[in-house]
Amino acid sequence: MPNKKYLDVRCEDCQFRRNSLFGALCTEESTRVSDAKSCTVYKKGQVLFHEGTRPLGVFCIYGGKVKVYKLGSDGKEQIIRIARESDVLGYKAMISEDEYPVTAETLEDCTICFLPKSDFLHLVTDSPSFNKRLLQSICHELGVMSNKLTNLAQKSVRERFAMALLMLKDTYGIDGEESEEVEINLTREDLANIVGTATETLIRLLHDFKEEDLIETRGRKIVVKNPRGLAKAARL
Amino acid sequence: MPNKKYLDVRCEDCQFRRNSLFGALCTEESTRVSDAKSCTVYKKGQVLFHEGTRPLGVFCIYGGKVKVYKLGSDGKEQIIRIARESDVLGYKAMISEDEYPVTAETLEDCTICFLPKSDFLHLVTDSPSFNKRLLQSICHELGVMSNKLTNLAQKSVRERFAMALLMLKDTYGIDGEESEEVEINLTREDLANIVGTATETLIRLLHDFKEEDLIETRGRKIVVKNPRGLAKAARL
DNA sequence: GAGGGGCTATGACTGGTATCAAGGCTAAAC
DNA sequence: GTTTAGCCTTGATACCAGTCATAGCCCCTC
Repeated sequence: MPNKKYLDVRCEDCQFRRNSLFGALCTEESTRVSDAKSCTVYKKGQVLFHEGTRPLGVFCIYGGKVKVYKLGSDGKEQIIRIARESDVLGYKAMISEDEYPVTAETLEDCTICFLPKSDFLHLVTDSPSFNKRLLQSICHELGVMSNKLTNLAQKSVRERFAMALLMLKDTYGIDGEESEEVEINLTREDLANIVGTATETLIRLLHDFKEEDLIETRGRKIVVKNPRGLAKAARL
Repeated sequence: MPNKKYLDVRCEDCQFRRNSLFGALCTEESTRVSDAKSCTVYKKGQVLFHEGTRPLGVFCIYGGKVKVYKLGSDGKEQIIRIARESDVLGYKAMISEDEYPVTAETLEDCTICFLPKSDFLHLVTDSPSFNKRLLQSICHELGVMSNKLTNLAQKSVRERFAMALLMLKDTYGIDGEESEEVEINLTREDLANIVGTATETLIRLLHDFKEEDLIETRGRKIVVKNPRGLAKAARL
């Protein structure tokens, strides 16, 4: 109810549109998407889609953070990314006609638009500019993945944690603005599942970084105080 | 000189075409690609493209194996994949207009076709069926990457090595044929760089797997004797 | 066939991380 | 105001895996 106003936002007026995949749409296409989409408020902890299910459409985040993770054989979550405003989720498996390889779950109350499968796919085939944007974005993402893979394989937990903090600083910061003080709001367990380590190990590193004046904690929240120091700790 | 005959193979007659990305081309498109491409024999250890350089075209493997790796901050290679006959390399960075995030290097003498950038990009924009095939392939690949990431983060070296052996069995086997006895021909160091571990550790595991009758070694070559046992060791 | 270089193998040692076990804090519920 | 549940934190311990050092092996060259 308090968020009801969001439900009326149309893509054409959406402040995030040009940053998102849908930035490549012309006015007419944007209007059609807007007519086809629906917008919903999700509670913290709700699942947008489940690993192993078939895609029915795509999700575009208007407000809030979403964790995208994969379950390992022993049930442990490996967080692949933290998605934020303007991010579009759930289209890759749709295009490749696979089951979802990952699960998407809200980390806080979220406002998220849903565009049905057929509308999205028509966009892919009928809008050359959208098609190009999509292709470029995905290809770029694959390069980023090679990087992540290499870091995970070769860097220590400490280094990976430093990297994760820098990444999260961006995710939790306001787009475009630098210097702003950013509070990262995640459970220790989620943090550990990003870095790929045990919760206890992560907490000990948190302690170390605090002593080294790289970060500051406010309750569960973490503030990056010294990004350059973190970059050094990550050997970047 | 002994391989000269390959140089004359045209895409239309290439036995790998329908398996490759180019399988989506119609006869006329295929002919145009064939006219534009050139075919070269590479010696073992030659580099097709270097991390950090700009793509000039795409490579399509007609014969031989190619390792695709990324260098970590301390210079250690992380092997992202082993490419084989019918695989197409080097197009993703081209599409996303990035520098190559990885290096591609032949593992043995190879026969490889090269298609210049502009010809490939025209295909992407002008052939809807090719465009679709490409998009699907890349989207699928990203799902596979999430999987790799999770395994790397959560599985032990022993489990990862078992998985790598199963994967390599496919890469070194003949497409479609099962049961065939497959020899994996890689240095211990390359194996370690696939698994993400130290060479010594890998050799010790090799020893263990041999004792457990999961594999057999012939000189440097490795033969998978018991795939189901390996799958169990990998907790798949 | 002697030498050398690169790859393979093994042993000893170390250290980074995971695991197990308590205990503490916070915030919401009763 | 007490209780409870869910996180967070800390300590002790074990072990997996990396590093260093050394030696064997194979193949190629001279």
